Amino acid sequence: MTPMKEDYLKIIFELGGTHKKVSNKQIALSLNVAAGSVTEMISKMTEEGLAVHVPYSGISLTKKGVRAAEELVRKHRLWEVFLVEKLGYSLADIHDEAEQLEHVTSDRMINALDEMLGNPTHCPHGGIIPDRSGHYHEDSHQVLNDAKDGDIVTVDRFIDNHDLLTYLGELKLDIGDQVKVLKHDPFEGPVTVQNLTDDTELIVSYKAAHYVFVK
Amino acid sequence: MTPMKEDYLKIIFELGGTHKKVSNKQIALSLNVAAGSVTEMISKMTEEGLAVHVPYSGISLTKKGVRAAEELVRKHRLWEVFLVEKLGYSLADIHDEAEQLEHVTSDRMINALDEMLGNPTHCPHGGIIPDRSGHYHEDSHQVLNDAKDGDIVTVDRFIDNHDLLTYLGELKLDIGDQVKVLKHDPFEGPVTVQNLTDDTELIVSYKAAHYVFVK
DNA sequence: CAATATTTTTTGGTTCGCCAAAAAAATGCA
DNA sequence: TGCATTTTTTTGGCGAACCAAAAAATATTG
Repeated sequence: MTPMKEDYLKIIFELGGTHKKVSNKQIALSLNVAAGSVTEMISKMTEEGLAVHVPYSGISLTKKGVRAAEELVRKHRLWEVFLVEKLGYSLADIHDEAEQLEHVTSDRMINALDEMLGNPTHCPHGGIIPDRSGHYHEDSHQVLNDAKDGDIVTVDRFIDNHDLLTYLGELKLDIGDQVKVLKHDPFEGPVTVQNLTDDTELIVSYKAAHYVFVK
Repeated sequence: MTPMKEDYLKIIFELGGTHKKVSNKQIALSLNVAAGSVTEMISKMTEEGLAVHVPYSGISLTKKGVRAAEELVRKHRLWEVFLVEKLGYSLADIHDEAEQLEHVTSDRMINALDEMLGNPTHCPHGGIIPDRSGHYHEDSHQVLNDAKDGDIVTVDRFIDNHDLLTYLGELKLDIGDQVKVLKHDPFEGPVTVQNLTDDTELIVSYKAAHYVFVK
Protein backbone atom coordinates (compact mmCIF):
# COMPACT_ATOMS: atom_id res chain seq x y z
CA MET A 1 0.00 0.00 0.00
CA THR A 2 1.38 3.38 -1.01
CA PRO A 3 0.10 6.93 -0.40
CA MET A 4 -0.91 7.09 -4.05
CA LYS A 5 -2.98 3.93 -3.88
CA GLU A 6 -4.58 5.30 -0.75
CA ASP A 7 -5.56 8.46 -2.59
CA TYR A 8 -7.12 6.49 -5.41
CA LEU A 9 -8.94 4.29 -2.95
CA LYS A 10 -10.40 7.21 -1.06
CA ILE A 11 -11.52 9.06 -4.16
CA ILE A 12 -13.22 6.02 -5.65
CA PHE A 13 -14.94 5.51 -2.34
CA GLU A 14 -16.09 9.12 -2.17
CA LEU A 15 -17.39 8.99 -5.71
CA GLY A 16 -19.59 6.04 -4.85
CA GLY A 17 -17.42 3.06 -5.82
CA THR A 18 -19.02 0.94 -3.12
CA HIS A 19 -22.31 0.55 -4.93
CA LYS A 20 -21.77 1.61 -8.53
CA LYS A 21 -19.09 1.80 -11.17
CA VAL A 22 -17.07 5.00 -11.24
CA SER A 23 -15.61 6.25 -14.52
CA ASN A 24 -11.96 6.66 -15.25
CA LYS A 25 -12.60 10.28 -16.07
CA GLN A 26 -14.14 11.13 -12.72
CA ILE A 27 -11.11 9.74 -10.96
CA ALA A 28 -8.65 11.49 -13.25
CA LEU A 29 -10.46 14.77 -12.73
CA SER A 30 -10.55 14.39 -8.96
CA LEU A 31 -6.90 13.52 -8.59
CA ASN A 32 -5.63 15.87 -11.26
CA VAL A 33 -3.85 13.14 -13.15
CA ALA A 34 -4.03 12.01 -16.79
CA ALA A 35 -6.55 9.33 -17.77
CA GLY A 36 -3.72 6.99 -18.68
CA SER A 37 -2.31 7.18 -15.17
CA VAL A 38 -5.65 6.10 -13.79
CA THR A 39 -5.87 3.05 -16.05
CA GLU A 40 -2.39 2.04 -14.96
CA MET A 41 -2.94 2.49 -11.25
CA ILE A 42 -6.31 0.74 -11.34
CA SER A 43 -4.80 -2.31 -12.98
CA LYS A 44 -2.39 -2.59 -10.07
CA MET A 45 -5.16 -2.18 -7.55
CA THR A 46 -7.17 -4.84 -9.34
CA GLU A 47 -4.24 -7.25 -9.07
CA GLU A 48 -4.12 -6.58 -5.35
CA GLY A 49 -7.79 -7.29 -4.94
CA LEU A 50 -8.76 -3.77 -3.97
CA ALA A 51 -10.79 -2.85 -7.03
CA VAL A 52 -12.78 -4.42 -9.86
CA HIS A 53 -12.28 -3.05 -13.32
CA VAL A 54 -14.41 -3.80 -16.36
CA PRO A 55 -12.52 -2.18 -19.27
CA TYR A 56 -14.35 0.73 -20.92
CA SER A 57 -17.13 0.31 -18.42
CA GLY A 58 -16.00 1.41 -14.98
CA ILE A 59 -14.29 0.81 -11.67
CA SER A 60 -15.65 -0.20 -8.30
CA LEU A 61 -14.21 -1.36 -4.99
CA THR A 62 -14.04 -4.88 -3.59
CA LYS A 63 -14.97 -5.56 0.03
CA LYS A 64 -11.30 -5.32 0.88
CA GLY A 65 -11.05 -2.00 -0.95
CA VAL A 66 -14.08 -0.58 0.83
CA ARG A 67 -12.68 -1.63 4.18
CA ALA A 68 -9.36 0.05 3.48
CA ALA A 69 -11.06 3.21 2.26
CA GLU A 70 -13.21 3.44 5.38
CA GLU A 71 -10.11 3.15 7.50
CA LEU A 72 -8.61 6.08 5.63
CA VAL A 73 -11.71 8.21 5.99
CA ARG A 74 -11.64 7.48 9.70
CA LYS A 75 -8.04 8.60 9.96
CA HIS A 76 -8.63 11.67 7.88
CA ARG A 77 -11.62 12.87 9.84
CA LEU A 78 -10.14 12.19 13.26
CA TRP A 79 -7.08 14.24 12.35
CA GLU A 80 -9.40 17.02 11.22
CA VAL A 81 -11.05 17.00 14.62
CA PHE A 82 -7.63 17.10 16.26
CA LEU A 83 -6.50 20.07 14.18
CA VAL A 84 -9.59 22.08 15.02
CA GLU A 85 -10.06 21.13 18.65
CA LYS A 86 -6.48 20.80 19.83
CA LEU A 87 -4.43 22.98 17.51
CA GLY A 88 -6.92 25.77 16.85
CA TYR A 89 -7.13 25.40 13.07
CA SER A 90 -10.03 26.85 11.10
CA LEU A 91 -12.25 24.74 8.84
CA ALA A 92 -10.76 25.77 5.53
CA ASP A 93 -7.20 24.86 6.56
CA ILE A 94 -7.58 21.35 7.88
CA HIS A 95 -8.07 19.28 4.78
CA ASP A 96 -4.60 19.39 3.30
CA GLU A 97 -2.90 18.77 6.63
CA ALA A 98 -5.15 15.79 7.40
CA GLU A 99 -4.52 14.49 3.89
CA GLN A 100 -0.84 14.16 4.71
CA LEU A 101 -1.24 12.85 8.23
CA GLU A 102 -3.66 10.08 7.31
CA HIS A 103 -1.02 8.34 5.21
CA VAL A 104 1.38 7.94 8.13
CA THR A 105 -1.07 6.89 10.79
CA SER A 106 -0.94 3.38 12.22
CA ASP A 107 -3.98 1.60 13.63
CA ARG A 108 -2.60 1.92 17.09
CA MET A 109 -2.09 5.65 16.68
CA ILE A 110 -5.52 6.39 15.31
CA ASN A 111 -7.25 4.43 18.05
CA ALA A 112 -5.29 6.29 20.72
CA LEU A 113 -6.10 9.59 19.01
CA ASP A 114 -9.77 8.65 18.81
CA GLU A 115 -9.83 8.03 22.52
CA MET A 116 -7.92 11.21 23.33
CA LEU A 117 -10.50 13.20 21.36
CA GLY A 118 -13.37 11.52 23.22
CA ASN A 119 -14.54 9.30 20.34
CA PRO A 120 -16.12 12.03 18.22
CA THR A 121 -18.83 10.97 15.77
CA HIS A 122 -18.53 13.72 13.15
CA CYS A 123 -15.70 15.63 11.47
CA PRO A 124 -15.71 19.43 11.39
CA HIS A 125 -17.31 19.38 7.92
CA GLY A 126 -20.22 17.36 9.21
CA GLY A 127 -19.12 14.01 7.81
CA ILE A 128 -19.61 10.84 9.81
CA ILE A 129 -16.49 9.28 11.36
CA PRO A 130 -16.47 5.50 10.87
CA ASP A 131 -15.97 3.55 14.09
CA ARG A 132 -13.09 1.16 14.82
CA SER A 133 -14.68 -1.57 12.77
CA GLY A 134 -15.09 0.84 9.87
CA HIS A 135 -18.84 0.90 9.59
CA TYR A 136 -20.94 3.86 8.61
CA HIS A 137 -22.99 5.00 5.68
CA GLU A 138 -22.75 8.29 3.82
CA ASP A 139 -26.15 9.02 2.31
CA SER A 140 -25.71 11.10 -0.82
CA HIS A 141 -23.89 9.77 -3.84
CA GLN A 142 -25.33 11.78 -6.72
CA VAL A 143 -23.19 14.63 -7.89
CA LEU A 144 -24.42 18.04 -9.09
CA ASN A 145 -23.16 17.32 -12.58
CA ASP A 146 -25.35 14.21 -12.80
CA ALA A 147 -28.55 16.16 -12.22
CA LYS A 148 -30.52 16.85 -15.42
CA ASP A 149 -31.50 20.33 -16.55
CA GLY A 150 -34.70 21.29 -14.78
CA ASP A 151 -34.05 19.10 -11.72
CA ILE A 152 -34.39 20.63 -8.30
CA VAL A 153 -31.91 19.22 -5.80
CA THR A 154 -30.57 19.91 -2.30
CA VAL A 155 -26.86 20.40 -1.69
CA ASP A 156 -25.84 17.77 0.81
CA ARG A 157 -22.08 17.39 1.08
CA PHE A 158 -18.80 18.67 -0.38
CA ILE A 159 -15.60 16.76 -0.90
CA ASP A 160 -13.39 18.65 1.48
CA ASN A 161 -10.73 20.15 -0.71
CA HIS A 162 -9.41 23.54 0.29
CA ASP A 163 -9.61 25.21 -3.11
CA LEU A 164 -13.07 23.80 -3.63
CA LEU A 165 -14.32 25.09 -0.30
CA THR A 166 -12.88 28.52 -1.02
CA TYR A 167 -14.45 28.57 -4.48
CA LEU A 168 -17.85 27.48 -3.20
CA GLY A 169 -17.63 30.01 -0.41
CA GLU A 170 -17.13 32.77 -2.96
CA LEU A 171 -20.04 31.46 -5.00
CA LYS A 172 -22.17 31.41 -1.86
CA LEU A 173 -23.29 27.84 -2.33
CA ASP A 174 -23.81 26.16 1.03
CA ILE A 175 -24.83 22.79 2.37
CA GLY A 176 -28.64 22.67 2.62
CA ASP A 177 -29.27 25.07 -0.27
CA GLN A 178 -31.96 24.06 -2.77
CA VAL A 179 -30.96 24.65 -6.34
CA LYS A 180 -32.61 24.28 -9.73
CA VAL A 181 -30.32 23.08 -12.50
CA LEU A 182 -30.67 25.36 -15.52
CA LYS A 183 -28.11 24.13 -18.05
CA HIS A 184 -24.93 22.18 -18.69
CA ASP A 185 -22.54 23.92 -21.11
CA PRO A 186 -20.80 21.61 -23.63
CA PHE A 187 -17.06 20.92 -23.75
CA GLU A 188 -16.73 20.50 -20.01
CA GLY A 189 -18.23 23.93 -19.55
CA PRO A 190 -19.87 25.08 -16.33
CA VAL A 191 -23.24 24.10 -14.92
CA THR A 192 -25.64 26.97 -14.38
CA VAL A 193 -27.99 26.68 -11.42
CA GLN A 194 -30.50 28.86 -9.66
CA ASN A 195 -30.08 28.97 -5.91
CA LEU A 196 -33.67 28.87 -4.68
CA THR A 197 -32.61 29.81 -1.16
CA ASP A 198 -31.70 33.39 -2.09
CA ASP A 199 -32.88 33.29 -5.71
CA THR A 200 -29.50 34.04 -7.31
CA GLU A 201 -28.03 32.43 -10.42
CA LEU A 202 -24.71 30.62 -10.00
CA ILE A 203 -22.26 29.34 -12.57
CA VAL A 204 -20.46 26.29 -11.20
CA SER A 205 -17.38 24.97 -13.01
CA TYR A 206 -17.56 21.53 -14.59
CA LYS A 207 -14.98 20.19 -12.18
CA ALA A 208 -16.59 21.64 -9.06
CA ALA A 209 -19.91 20.19 -10.20
CA HIS A 210 -18.37 16.76 -9.74
CA TYR A 211 -17.42 17.56 -6.14
CA VAL A 212 -20.79 18.73 -4.91
CA PHE A 213 -23.11 15.96 -3.71
CA VAL A 214 -26.86 16.47 -3.94
CA LYS A 215 -30.08 14.69 -3.10
CA MET B 1 12.50 18.67 -0.44
CA THR B 2 11.48 15.02 -0.26
CA PRO B 3 11.20 12.60 2.67
CA MET B 4 14.38 10.89 1.47
CA LYS B 5 16.37 14.12 1.41
CA GLU B 6 15.06 14.85 4.87
CA ASP B 7 16.32 11.51 6.10
CA TYR B 8 19.76 12.15 4.65
CA LEU B 9 19.81 15.61 6.16
CA LYS B 10 18.91 14.39 9.61
CA ILE B 11 21.42 11.56 9.60
CA ILE B 12 24.27 13.79 8.45
CA PHE B 13 23.30 16.22 11.17
CA GLU B 14 23.21 13.50 13.81
CA LEU B 15 26.57 12.16 12.71
CA GLY B 16 28.15 15.55 13.24
CA GLY B 17 27.92 17.12 9.79
CA THR B 18 27.64 20.59 11.31
CA HIS B 19 31.26 20.75 12.39
CA LYS B 20 33.13 17.99 10.58
CA LYS B 21 33.02 15.98 7.42
CA VAL B 22 30.99 12.78 7.54
CA SER B 23 31.96 9.82 5.37
CA ASN B 24 29.84 8.30 2.66
CA LYS B 25 30.10 4.98 4.44
CA GLN B 26 28.68 6.24 7.72
CA ILE B 27 25.65 7.60 5.93
CA ALA B 28 25.14 4.46 3.86
CA LEU B 29 25.36 2.33 6.99
CA SER B 30 22.91 4.50 8.91
CA LEU B 31 20.31 4.61 6.19
CA ASN B 32 20.76 1.04 5.01
CA VAL B 33 21.40 2.06 1.43
CA ALA B 34 24.24 1.31 -0.99
CA ALA B 35 27.22 3.66 -1.10
CA GLY B 36 26.38 4.59 -4.66
CA SER B 37 22.95 5.80 -3.63
CA VAL B 38 24.54 8.12 -1.11
CA THR B 39 26.90 9.66 -3.67
CA GLU B 40 23.95 10.27 -5.94
CA MET B 41 21.68 11.80 -3.33
CA ILE B 42 24.46 13.97 -1.94
CA SER B 43 25.16 15.41 -5.34
CA LYS B 44 21.54 16.54 -5.55
CA MET B 45 21.66 18.03 -2.10
CA THR B 46 24.84 19.85 -3.01
CA GLU B 47 23.13 21.39 -6.04
CA GLU B 48 20.34 22.57 -3.78
CA GLY B 49 22.78 24.19 -1.40
CA LEU B 50 22.05 21.90 1.52
CA ALA B 51 25.38 20.09 1.70
CA VAL B 52 29.02 20.50 0.76
CA HIS B 53 30.76 17.55 -0.80
CA VAL B 54 34.50 17.21 -1.36
CA PRO B 55 34.84 14.02 -3.44
CA TYR B 56 36.65 11.20 -1.69
CA SER B 57 36.93 13.33 1.40
CA GLY B 58 33.56 13.79 3.01
CA ILE B 59 30.22 15.52 3.35
CA SER B 60 29.07 18.32 5.62
CA LEU B 61 26.06 20.58 5.86
CA THR B 62 25.72 24.18 4.76
CA LYS B 63 24.04 26.74 7.02
CA LYS B 64 20.84 26.12 5.10
CA GLY B 65 21.23 22.36 5.57
CA VAL B 66 21.82 22.72 9.31
CA ARG B 67 18.78 24.94 9.64
CA ALA B 68 16.59 22.42 7.82
CA ALA B 69 17.93 19.53 9.88
CA GLU B 70 17.26 21.35 13.14
CA GLU B 71 13.73 21.96 12.03
CA LEU B 72 13.32 18.24 11.46
CA VAL B 73 14.78 17.33 14.82
CA ARG B 74 12.36 19.76 16.40
CA LYS B 75 9.43 18.15 14.64
CA HIS B 76 10.58 14.66 15.47
CA ARG B 77 11.05 15.30 19.15
CA LEU B 78 7.85 17.24 19.62
CA TRP B 79 5.89 14.40 18.06
CA GLU B 80 7.66 12.03 20.42
CA VAL B 81 6.49 14.10 23.37
CA PHE B 82 2.97 14.06 21.96
CA LEU B 83 2.96 10.30 21.55
CA VAL B 84 4.08 9.71 25.12
CA GLU B 85 2.12 12.41 26.91
CA LYS B 86 -1.09 12.47 24.93
CA LEU B 87 -1.42 9.04 23.37
CA GLY B 88 0.16 6.93 26.09
CA TYR B 89 2.98 5.41 24.03
CA SER B 90 6.02 3.86 25.67
CA LEU B 91 9.58 5.00 24.93
CA ALA B 92 10.57 2.17 22.64
CA ASP B 93 7.58 2.65 20.33
CA ILE B 94 7.73 6.33 19.55
CA HIS B 95 10.65 6.64 17.19
CA ASP B 96 9.21 5.02 14.09
CA GLU B 97 5.90 6.82 14.40
CA ALA B 98 7.60 10.21 14.87
CA GLU B 99 9.84 9.41 11.91
CA GLN B 100 6.78 9.27 9.69
CA LEU B 101 4.95 12.21 11.19
CA GLU B 102 7.87 14.62 10.96
CA HIS B 103 7.84 14.45 7.17
CA VAL B 104 4.27 15.70 6.89
CA THR B 105 4.39 18.45 9.47
CA SER B 106 4.10 22.08 8.40
CA ASP B 107 5.65 24.94 10.37
CA ARG B 108 2.25 26.09 11.42
CA MET B 109 1.34 22.65 12.70
CA ILE B 110 4.52 22.11 14.68
CA ASN B 111 4.27 25.49 16.36
CA ALA B 112 0.70 24.83 17.37
CA LEU B 113 1.68 21.40 18.65
CA ASP B 114 4.58 22.90 20.60
CA GLU B 115 2.22 25.27 22.31
CA MET B 116 -0.36 22.58 23.01
CA LEU B 117 2.34 20.51 24.71
CA GLY B 118 3.44 23.46 26.83
CA ASN B 119 6.72 24.18 25.01
CA PRO B 120 8.65 21.18 26.29
CA THR B 121 12.45 21.44 26.28
CA HIS B 122 13.42 17.79 26.05
CA CYS B 123 12.19 14.73 24.17
CA PRO B 124 11.39 11.51 26.02
CA HIS B 125 14.90 10.17 25.24
CA GLY B 126 16.49 13.18 26.92
CA GLY B 127 17.42 15.02 23.73
CA ILE B 128 17.09 18.79 23.57
CA ILE B 129 14.20 20.16 21.50
CA PRO B 130 15.36 23.09 19.32
CA ASP B 131 13.24 26.21 19.76
CA ARG B 132 11.25 27.93 17.00
CA SER B 133 14.36 29.59 15.65
CA GLY B 134 16.08 26.22 15.53
CA HIS B 135 18.89 26.85 17.97
CA TYR B 136 20.40 24.33 20.33
CA HIS B 137 23.57 22.36 20.68
CA GLU B 138 23.93 18.65 21.18
CA ASP B 139 27.17 18.07 23.07
CA SER B 140 28.57 14.69 22.12
CA HIS B 141 29.64 13.93 18.57
CA GLN B 142 32.20 11.15 19.03
CA VAL B 143 30.87 7.70 18.34
CA LEU B 144 31.81 4.53 20.23
CA ASN B 145 33.47 3.10 17.16
CA ASP B 146 35.82 6.13 16.98
CA ALA B 147 37.22 5.50 20.45
CA LYS B 148 40.64 3.79 20.43
CA ASP B 149 41.32 0.51 22.21
CA GLY B 150 42.13 1.30 25.81
CA ASP B 151 40.06 4.51 25.93
CA ILE B 152 37.64 4.98 28.77
CA VAL B 153 34.51 6.85 27.71
CA THR B 154 31.05 7.69 29.03
CA VAL B 155 27.93 6.72 27.07
CA ASP B 156 26.07 9.94 26.38
CA ARG B 157 23.37 9.53 23.79
CA PHE B 158 21.81 7.01 21.41
CA ILE B 159 20.35 7.63 18.02
CA ASP B 160 16.76 6.72 18.71
CA ASN B 161 16.07 3.81 16.47
CA HIS B 162 13.72 1.16 17.78
CA ASP B 163 15.84 -1.88 16.93
CA LEU B 164 18.91 -0.19 18.31
CA LEU B 165 17.23 0.66 21.59
CA THR B 166 15.98 -2.90 21.94
CA TYR B 167 19.42 -4.31 21.17
CA LEU B 168 21.17 -2.00 23.62
CA GLY B 169 18.55 -2.79 26.24
CA GLU B 170 19.35 -6.49 25.91
CA LEU B 171 23.06 -5.74 26.14
CA LYS B 172 22.41 -3.68 29.24
CA LEU B 173 24.27 -0.66 27.97
CA ASP B 174 22.70 2.55 29.30
CA ILE B 175 23.23 6.27 29.06
CA GLY B 176 25.71 7.35 31.73
CA ASP B 177 27.63 4.05 31.79
CA GLN B 178 31.44 4.29 31.78
CA VAL B 179 33.06 1.78 29.46
CA LYS B 180 36.62 0.81 28.59
CA VAL B 181 37.14 -0.05 24.93
CA LEU B 182 38.99 -3.38 24.70
CA LYS B 183 39.21 -4.16 20.97
CA HIS B 184 37.86 -3.57 17.50
CA ASP B 185 37.50 -6.74 15.43
CA PRO B 186 38.51 -6.41 11.74
CA PHE B 187 36.16 -6.75 8.75
CA GLU B 188 33.44 -4.67 10.35
CA GLY B 189 33.43 -6.98 13.32
CA PRO B 190 32.12 -5.99 16.74
CA VAL B 191 33.70 -3.71 19.32
CA THR B 192 34.36 -5.31 22.68
CA VAL B 193 34.03 -3.08 25.72
CA GLN B 194 34.11 -3.48 29.47
CA ASN B 195 31.22 -1.82 31.25
CA LEU B 196 32.89 -0.32 34.33
CA THR B 197 29.53 0.38 35.94
CA ASP B 198 28.77 -3.27 36.61
CA ASP B 199 32.08 -4.71 35.41
CA THR B 200 30.67 -6.89 32.64
CA GLU B 201 32.12 -7.40 29.17
CA LEU B 202 29.92 -6.44 26.22
CA ILE B 203 30.24 -7.17 22.52
CA VAL B 204 28.72 -4.35 20.50
CA SER B 205 28.10 -4.83 16.78
CA TYR B 206 30.05 -2.68 14.34
CA LYS B 207 26.89 -0.94 13.20
CA ALA B 208 25.56 -0.26 16.68
CA ALA B 209 28.97 1.14 17.65
CA HIS B 210 28.33 3.91 15.12
CA TYR B 211 25.04 4.79 16.80
CA VAL B 212 26.29 5.16 20.36
CA PHE B 213 27.65 8.60 21.20
CA VAL B 214 30.32 8.90 23.89
CA LYS B 215 32.37 11.55 25.67
C1' DC C 1 -27.20 4.89 -39.07
C1' DA C 2 -23.23 7.11 -40.28
C1' DA C 3 -20.28 10.71 -38.82
C1' DT C 4 -18.55 13.13 -35.05
C1' DA C 5 -17.45 13.53 -30.33
C1' DT C 6 -15.98 11.56 -26.11
C1' DT C 7 -13.90 8.30 -23.23
C1' DT C 8 -10.63 4.77 -22.38
C1' DT C 9 -6.61 2.20 -23.17
C1' DT C 10 -2.06 1.69 -25.09
C1' DT C 11 2.48 3.27 -26.13
C1' DG C 12 6.75 5.51 -25.49
C1' DG C 13 9.16 8.48 -22.56
C1' DT C 14 10.37 11.15 -17.94
C1' DT C 15 12.03 11.53 -13.03
C1' DC C 16 13.16 9.75 -8.54
C1' DG C 17 15.45 6.74 -5.62
C1' DC C 18 17.29 2.34 -5.34
C1' DC C 19 20.86 -1.53 -6.43
C1' DA C 20 25.05 -4.33 -8.02
C1' DA C 21 29.17 -4.41 -10.17
C1' DA C 22 33.12 -2.04 -12.28
C1' DA C 23 36.49 1.50 -12.08
C1' DA C 24 39.09 4.96 -9.67
C1' DA C 25 41.11 7.07 -5.64
C1' DA C 26 42.81 6.90 -1.01
C1' DT C 27 44.66 4.39 2.85
C1' DG C 28 47.32 1.10 5.40
C1' DC C 29 50.76 -2.05 6.20
C1' DA C 30 54.91 -4.80 5.15
C1' DT D 1 58.07 2.53 -1.20
C1' DG D 2 54.79 -0.71 -3.08
C1' DC D 3 51.04 -3.90 -2.98
C1' DA D 4 46.69 -5.02 -0.94
C1' DT D 5 42.63 -3.45 1.18
C1' DT D 6 39.05 -0.21 1.75
C1' DT D 7 36.34 3.53 0.36
C1' DT D 8 34.21 6.22 -3.07
C1' DT D 9 32.47 7.22 -7.48
C1' DT D 10 30.70 5.77 -11.93
C1' DT D 11 27.93 2.99 -14.87
C1' DG D 12 23.98 0.57 -16.39
C1' DG D 13 19.50 -1.06 -14.95
C1' DC D 14 15.01 -1.52 -12.21
C1' DG D 15 10.22 -0.21 -10.39
C1' DA D 16 6.90 3.29 -9.22
C1' DA D 17 4.05 6.89 -10.74
C1' DC D 18 3.63 10.41 -13.86
C1' DC D 19 2.61 12.53 -18.75
C1' DA D 20 1.36 13.36 -23.82
C1' DA D 21 -0.08 11.58 -27.86
C1' DA D 22 -1.87 7.72 -30.67
C1' DA D 23 -5.12 4.12 -31.19
C1' DA D 24 -9.27 1.71 -29.97
C1' DA D 25 -13.82 1.48 -28.12
C1' DT D 26 -18.14 3.53 -26.98
C1' DA D 27 -21.75 7.24 -27.15
C1' DT D 28 -24.30 10.86 -29.26
C1' DT D 29 -26.87 13.02 -32.56
C1' DG D 30 -28.30 15.12 -37.10
